[in-house]
Amino acid sequence: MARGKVQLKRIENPVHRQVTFCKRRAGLLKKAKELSVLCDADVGVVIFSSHGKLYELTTKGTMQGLIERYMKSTRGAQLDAPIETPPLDAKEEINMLKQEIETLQKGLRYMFGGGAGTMTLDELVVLEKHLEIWICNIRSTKINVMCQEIQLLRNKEEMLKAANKYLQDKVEENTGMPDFAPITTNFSYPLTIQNEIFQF
Amino acid sequence: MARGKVQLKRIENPVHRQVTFCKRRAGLLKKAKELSVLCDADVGVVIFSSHGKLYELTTKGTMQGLIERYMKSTRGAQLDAPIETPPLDAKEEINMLKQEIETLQKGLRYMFGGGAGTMTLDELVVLEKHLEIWICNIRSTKINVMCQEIQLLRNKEEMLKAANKYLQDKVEENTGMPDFAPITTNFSYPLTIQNEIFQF
DNA sequence: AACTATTAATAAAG
DNA sequence: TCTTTATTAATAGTT
Repeated sequence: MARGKVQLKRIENPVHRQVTFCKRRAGLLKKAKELSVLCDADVGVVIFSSHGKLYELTTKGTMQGLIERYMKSTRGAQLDAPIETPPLDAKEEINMLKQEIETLQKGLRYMFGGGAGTMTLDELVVLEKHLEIWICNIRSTKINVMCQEIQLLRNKEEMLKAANKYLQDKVEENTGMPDFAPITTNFSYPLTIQNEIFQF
Repeated sequence: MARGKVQLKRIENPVHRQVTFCKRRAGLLKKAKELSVLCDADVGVVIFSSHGKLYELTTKGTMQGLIERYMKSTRGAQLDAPIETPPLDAKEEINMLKQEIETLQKGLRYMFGGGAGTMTLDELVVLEKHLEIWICNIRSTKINVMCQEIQLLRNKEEMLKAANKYLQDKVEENTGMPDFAPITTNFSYPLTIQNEIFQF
């Protein structure tokens, strides 16, 4: 590509060959990365120099991961290869789960009337609004749940107070005189929240 | 490398992306072959398209052989690293993903049920957090889409202005005098947003 | 390593 | 998908 056409054969001059190797290796890896980014592809490149030095690139994840994916893709054609890497099961499960999440998210998106994958600006705006409404609903529900729990705790408190009173009376009856350190829950809790705050 | 500089980011138009994928894939494999021949190197390339289709090249022997050589070359570097405890990480990741699925499923049920309170307080809190993250992502995407659209409109404006200028010149040429009410887009739009705001 | 003349790759269009 | 064409990108040879 420069200063004269190049013959497609081994460069005999070792210095020249080494220089070209460096330049073209960089070029190849750059191209691989570009392909990956532009076209949303996963690319792996392995280069062994003539001296056996290894150069590599994977555009996503590790070379190990890519090799495993490669193995899976070619498994059908390689019946005689009994290569079964042990962590494959776990990886498979993870991928399945990720897929499921993807599906669920897609389902949610569909539910909101949004389209799949690439969403337009309008769709994004709608989805955002829906999610905001959803969050509001959740917050409201959350508050309700909290109110219920608070009410439950107050009821419990009442019951305990009653039980306490009953037991105290029993003690007085038996001893003929009031216990001088009665147990009570009638403290003034500074953090107690009034019911009214939650009524809406 | 042709008819306009290319931005190093995913091509959104699927047709365009597919065409570019074909071309650049061919280009990459060609480059790999050339590097191999010219510099006496062994090169392997694996490409998974966005649809999961596999494309591969090995310049010498089989991909299996190259992978084995790769494994041998990288084995040394893996000895000092205690193999990263793959079963533990994987299990953890699986559990996290399962949890997320649980949350999403509950969220769906919640929505379909019109907010029926089958979720616990903790679950609601988690779901709320997830939705907030989701909204953040949507807002980010929205901004990107808006930037793209703004750029598109600006380009259109430039083109129209150029066309307008050209036509106006033509009119002047023909009438021998300037049109006294030229159409122009050089209004001062009060809502015009400066580019800088969106550069991030 | 930097430069530059040239070829090669390829984006857009047909 | 193939071809053509205009333009950019890569790089061979040189310094």
